[in-house]
Amino acid sequence: MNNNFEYSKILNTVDAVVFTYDNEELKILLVKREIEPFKNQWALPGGFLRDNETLEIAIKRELKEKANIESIFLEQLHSFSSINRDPRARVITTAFYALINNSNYKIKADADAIDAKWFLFNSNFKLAFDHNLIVDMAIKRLKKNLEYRPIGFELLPKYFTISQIQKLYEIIFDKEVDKRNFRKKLLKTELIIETDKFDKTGVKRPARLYFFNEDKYNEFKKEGFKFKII
Amino acid sequence: MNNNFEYSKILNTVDAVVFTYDNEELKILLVKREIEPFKNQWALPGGFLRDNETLEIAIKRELKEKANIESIFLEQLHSFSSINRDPRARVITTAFYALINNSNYKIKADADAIDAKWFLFNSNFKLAFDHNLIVDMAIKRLKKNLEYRPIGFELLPKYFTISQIQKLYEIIFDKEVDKRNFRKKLLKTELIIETDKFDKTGVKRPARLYFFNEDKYNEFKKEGFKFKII
DNA sequence: ACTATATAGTGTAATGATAACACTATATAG
DNA sequence: CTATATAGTGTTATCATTACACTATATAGT
Repeated sequence: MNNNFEYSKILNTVDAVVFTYDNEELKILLVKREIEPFKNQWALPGGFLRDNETLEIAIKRELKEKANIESIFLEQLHSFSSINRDPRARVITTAFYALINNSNYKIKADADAIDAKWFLFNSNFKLAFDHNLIVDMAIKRLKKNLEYRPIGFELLPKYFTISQIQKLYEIIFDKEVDKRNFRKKLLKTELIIETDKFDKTGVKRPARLYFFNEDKYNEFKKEGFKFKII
Repeated sequence: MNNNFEYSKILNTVDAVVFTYDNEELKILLVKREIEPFKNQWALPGGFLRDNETLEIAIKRELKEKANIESIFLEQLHSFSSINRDPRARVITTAFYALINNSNYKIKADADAIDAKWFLFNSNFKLAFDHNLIVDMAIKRLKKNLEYRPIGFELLPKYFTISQIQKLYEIIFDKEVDKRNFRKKLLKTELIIETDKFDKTGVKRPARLYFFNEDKYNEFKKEGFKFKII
C-alpha cells in the first residue's frame, strides 16, 4: 500500500468526448496535439488535473481553454487506467461525455492544441493514446442514455423542428423511424412546447418550431424517466 | 498544467460498494477502519492504487485482502474528487459497485480493517470520508441497472426460487409486484431455466428451483436488453 | 399567375405488452 | 388428518406500439 502522502507516480488527467449535431450530422470535437507524445495526431480535448481542481472543474477549464466551450451537458463516463496508456508516465484519465447544442462555438487553439475541429462521429479517425476506446464507450453511453433520457435536446438549437429531432435520433440509432409514431410519442411526453414560429431556412414548406420543456424534464427526472423515446 | 512527470500530489484510491442478498435482505459490505483518519469508523472496502495496477485490478486485490472476495460482478461507478474528501492529502477515489451472490464468504480482517460486516443497505450508517455519498450513488445505479439488465441473478445463489427473485426486486424497488405477472414476464425472457429440484428449507410447500440462463443473457447483451424486468 | 416539388403534417386499425384480479395445489407441522 | 403458509396458475381489460398513405403548404421555376 502507498503510505507516502507526499507524492505519487500516478498522474491524473481529464478528457472529454464532446458531441454536437450540426447540418444533420453528429460530430465529435477533436484537437490536434502540438506536443509529444502523439504530436500532430488528433486527440480528445483534455489535460492534467490541477491540485486545487475537482475532475469536473478541470474538464470544464480544459474545454474552455481548448475550445472556448462553456456551460454544456457534461457527465462522467469512465476512468481509464491501463498501465501504458501514456508513454510518458503512469496516467489515469477520467473521461467525460458532453453534449452541446451547436457547433458555432469559436474553437480556439491553445498551447497544447494547434487545431480543434469537429469530426463525423463515425469516421475512421485514429486517435492518440487510447482515445479511440474512450470514444467508443462514449458513443455506446450516448445511445443507451438517449433511449431513456430526453437528453437529445442538448444537441439541438433552442428552437427546433420535430423533423430535426427525428433525424437526430435516426442518425444516432442508425435506423429509420415512422414520422407519425415519432411525433405522437414525443408530443405525448409533453417534453416539447409548440411555438407559432416556423423554420423558413428549408427550401420547401416551413416546419413549426418547438422548444424544450424543462419543467416537464425535471418532473421526469424525479420519477426516473419511465418512458422510452425510441 | 502539471508538466512534472515525476510526481503528483494527487493520490488515487479505489473503493467498492459490495451488495449481497441474504436472508431476504439487501446488504452492503463495510469495514471498520483500524487507522486514522476516521479510526474505528465504518467505511467502504478499498485502498490505495499501486503503480503497477489498473483501477480494476486494485479493487479486486483490495476486496480479496479485506474480505476474501473473489470473482464477482464489478463495474465502475464514478470517480470522486472533492478537494478535501480525505484529510491526509488530495485523494481521488474511483468507486466500483459490486454484486455477490451470497454472504458466506469468510470475511477476514487485514492491516487496515479490524472488522468487516454486512449492513442492511438502508440502515442509517454514518461512514468515513464521503462514503455515504458513494453508497447513495451506488444504490441509485443498482436500481437503474436492475430495471433493464438481468443482473439481479448476481445477487442470488446458483439455484433460486421465483419467489426469492421477486422478493429481491420488491426490496430493491421498495414496491410490491403481482406474483402472476412477475412470473409470466420473467419466464418469457427465458433467462431462467427450470430444474426438477425443490427448495425444502421453507416451512410450507417447497418451491421449484431455477438457475440463470447465461447463454440467453449473452444474447441479450448483444441486442442491448430491450426489455424491462420490473 | 400557375405548376411542380419537396417537405410538413395528420388518423386509424392491428398487434403486442402490461396491469388487474382470485383461486387451487401441496408439503409440513401439529 | 387437519390447518396453514406458501407455491403456482389464466383470463380479461387497458394501454402502448407498430404499420400504414394521404393531404397541406411554401417556395422555386416557368
